[in-house]
Amino acid sequence: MQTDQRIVRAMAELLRVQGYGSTGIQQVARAADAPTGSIYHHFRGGKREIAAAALRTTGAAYIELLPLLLDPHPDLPTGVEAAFAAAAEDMAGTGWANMCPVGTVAGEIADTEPDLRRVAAEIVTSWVDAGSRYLAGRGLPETDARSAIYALLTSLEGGFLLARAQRSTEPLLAAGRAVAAYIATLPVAADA
Amino acid sequence: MQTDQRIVRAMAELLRVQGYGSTGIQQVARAADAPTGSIYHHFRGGKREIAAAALRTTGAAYIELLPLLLDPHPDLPTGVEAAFAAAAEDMAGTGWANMCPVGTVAGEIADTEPDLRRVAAEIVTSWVDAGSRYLAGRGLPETDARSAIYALLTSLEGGFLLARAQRSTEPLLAAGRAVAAYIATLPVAADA
DNA sequence: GTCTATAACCTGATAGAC
DNA sequence: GTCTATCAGGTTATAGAC
Repeated sequence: MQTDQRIVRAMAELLRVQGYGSTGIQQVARAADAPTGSIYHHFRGGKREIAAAALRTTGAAYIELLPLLLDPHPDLPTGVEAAFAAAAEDMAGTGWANMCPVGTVAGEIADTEPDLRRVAAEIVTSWVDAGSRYLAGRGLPETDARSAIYALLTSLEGGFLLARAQRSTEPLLAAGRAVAAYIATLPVAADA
Repeated sequence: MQTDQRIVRAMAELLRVQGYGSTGIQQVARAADAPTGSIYHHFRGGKREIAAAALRTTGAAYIELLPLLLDPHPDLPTGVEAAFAAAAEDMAGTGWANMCPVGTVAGEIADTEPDLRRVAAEIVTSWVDAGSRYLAGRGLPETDARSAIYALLTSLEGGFLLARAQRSTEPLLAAGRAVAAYIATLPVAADA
């Protein structure tokens, strides 16, 4: 793999686990098997620019999971519940590492790193847009689709947070049941 | 106010805004109007111990808000929706500062600071216990009450996260509607 | 383009005078 | 108990040899 790709990947992994403030450039360099100076050759913007690239690539990758996880299920509620259960299994199986660097980082830098906050906002907006398009395609009215994807995303990020703190699958499983039940109350969705 | 209380309060405020890794002891000292050395006189455990104390005090304060916010409303669903709307208003009015240091910190230290992770887990567990007791007192069956408080907490923490990233009330408002609709599907809850 | 060495500064923590 | 001065090691970022 190319050096700059290794750097971005290492940063994404470290952001996921320990956030932005606690992640050092030298730590990224070690994890990417690159010397310190080489990092600034590839990313003149330094730490911030690497973090922005890491968030963007993982953000783009994650939204593609939504159709992959929900398409196999005949109706949305059971699909959502299964997706949350799969996320819970993944977390338990990987030592409760967070699934999403955007979630780990967003809260911590929202007031102190305006550029990164804007990147996080773009990613979330892209998730909402793509997600509500998908849900509308499965039969939800447009405004309901938008509410539903927000409900799904907030529950998922909050579920990651509590599951990680408690080292338990229960928060994610309960959140999945709740989102599924909510979507089931929306028109047409019950068998969409 | 006593010096040690000022230190804990300053730490809580900084944790809320920028998380654990980015918060320095000297920064806490400045915010608390205390010299660096004085901090280690009051808290021999240093940064970790102060952060633990800050999380515990704010965690205890937050769970007391639940009855205050929900008691005035005749049924749970409208109460929940109003509480999320109030949280959204608060965030918008305070420049999108996070409402909850536990949320900002939990994700970032879960793998790197075992002691603090355990503190966060205790706090979440106390929230779940007190919250499900309250919801059971409002008429929900016990297992439903536990699911419902998890749904509420995950949606709230995730809502804070997305609202902060997007600087928008929409994530919290949508999350509130979803949790309210979910609780309305539970037995007895519709008019509890 | 890759890598070493280092600048300038900040970190958590401590020792010890007041 | 309060505060100053400082330690050893970390930080981001850069300059310049290879």
